[in-house]
Amino acid sequence: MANCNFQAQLVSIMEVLAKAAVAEINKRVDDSCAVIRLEITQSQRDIDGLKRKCQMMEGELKKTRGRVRRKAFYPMASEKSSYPVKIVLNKQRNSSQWRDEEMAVEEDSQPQPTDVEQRAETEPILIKDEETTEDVWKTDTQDELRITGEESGSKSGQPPSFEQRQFDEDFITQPNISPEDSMEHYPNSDGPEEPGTPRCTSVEKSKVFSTEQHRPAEDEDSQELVMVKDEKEEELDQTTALAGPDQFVMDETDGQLWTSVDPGRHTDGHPDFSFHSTEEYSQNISIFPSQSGLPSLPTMTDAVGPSVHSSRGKPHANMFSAAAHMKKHVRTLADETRQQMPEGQSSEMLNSNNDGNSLALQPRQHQHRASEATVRMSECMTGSNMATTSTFSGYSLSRSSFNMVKRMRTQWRSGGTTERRFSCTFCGKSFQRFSQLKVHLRSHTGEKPYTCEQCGRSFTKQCNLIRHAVVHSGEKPYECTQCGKCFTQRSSMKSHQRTHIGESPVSQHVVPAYPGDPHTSLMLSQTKWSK
DNA sequence: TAATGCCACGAGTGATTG
DNA sequence: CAATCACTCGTGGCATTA
Repeated sequence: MANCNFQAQLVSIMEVLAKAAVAEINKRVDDSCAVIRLEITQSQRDIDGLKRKCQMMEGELKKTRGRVRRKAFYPMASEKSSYPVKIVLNKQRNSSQWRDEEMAVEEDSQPQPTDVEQRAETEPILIKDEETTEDVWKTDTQDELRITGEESGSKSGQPPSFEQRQFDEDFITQPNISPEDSMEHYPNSDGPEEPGTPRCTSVEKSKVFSTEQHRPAEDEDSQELVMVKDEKEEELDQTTALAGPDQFVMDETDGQLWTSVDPGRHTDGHPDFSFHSTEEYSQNISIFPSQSGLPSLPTMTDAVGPSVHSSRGKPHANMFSAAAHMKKHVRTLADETRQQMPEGQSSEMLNSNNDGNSLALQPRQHQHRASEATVRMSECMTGSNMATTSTFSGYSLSRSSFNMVKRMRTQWRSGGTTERRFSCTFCGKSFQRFSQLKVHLRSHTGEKPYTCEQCGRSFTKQCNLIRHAVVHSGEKPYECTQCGKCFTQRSSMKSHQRTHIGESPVSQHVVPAYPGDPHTSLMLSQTKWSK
């Protein structure tokens, strides 16, 4: 009986407590609701005010647009003097100018536009909406594709994930734009000469995606894989002394320069890098026939510049601007070459003739091992005028050889202007930045810190993961301007566009500066057959 | 069966940012 | 100056086609 009484008391106490709790909860909910209601009504008032403001702005905007249009077509109209030809000229203006002008006027008259539709109507250029992007962070919680890393979630206030749905909507809700318009949407793209344009900006992507940076605990390890080169000047002196000012023609050696390294020469302390310096010196030797021959550089540059530029995949770029671009590099090179030599380039090339180091080769690097490529590479890089010298055999370059040339030139360009201090012990490649080396090392270690949460696939670089996301989203931001076909990557689109070019790539992309110019022809052949 | 075209990824490098 | 971003090229794999 006593037990029953105790239970009854317990039940009654529990009931009382439960009722009290419910009452407390109800009270708090009511309080919260009251606050929310208050906020809602306040927000409603704000919205009403904004609507009125928008209506006012709309009216002003219409007036302003009317003035701008008249002003744009008839700039002298205010002076009661019109030029009919002006109409034609303004038609030729690109619409971005139009819109810039409109926007400028709008900014003058309406510094705070609020009507989204109105903005979309009048400012189709503007797609980057910071607030919208931030809202993604604040509100989205589902379907996230997370970039994971060791520090995922460690940063407070910034969620490590993003909402895929919103990500898609950001793209989808952008106004449909014609290819011409798309150029204006992405003014930082390759410009009008670049057919096909992305519909989404990388800025948006990078904002939408988590920027959680995985920091692998490889720093200590990778430090062990790094050697900071500080023997340059000493070895430079040795090399220049050995070679002499006018003895850099490599034809006689046919690439043997790469294998002529004395393995024991640099072994004290850094046996793994015994070949690097000689390698890069050889390269510089081949680039600069003689140090005393620097006055001839402009000639060489004029020929080399566009070629090097084309190696970056813009064969249709303006040759002269490319030459100017390269002149800057080469001038710097001319100044710096006496003091320093670039580090560790073309390890593949070296390794192709150095079986002892072949262990460091990556599978793809093996693809460039053709000795012919090396020899022809030497020929290419030897002449003072790479494009027109009779020793230049660009016409007969095989595709792999061409790739070698491109890689070498690219490395020479970057390596010749700046010091490269960090070398990879796996492949000997050198980098300017330790971070670059760290990323590179991932290709050897297999570390892939960036993981797609949807499919679990991992990547060595964040941008590769971002690019991978389109596989899941189905987004194809690159559209062929000729057939409208869309592609996930610009390179795919470019490759596709070559199928349109097909018969006459010359007329489509490159107008030879000089008919019969081997360099231009080289560019063309590369454009056509690079795939 | 070879050729072709597209997809997707690895990786290098210049530019930008903090 | 290091880290990161953004862009690019080269490549392998797969599907389609002649």
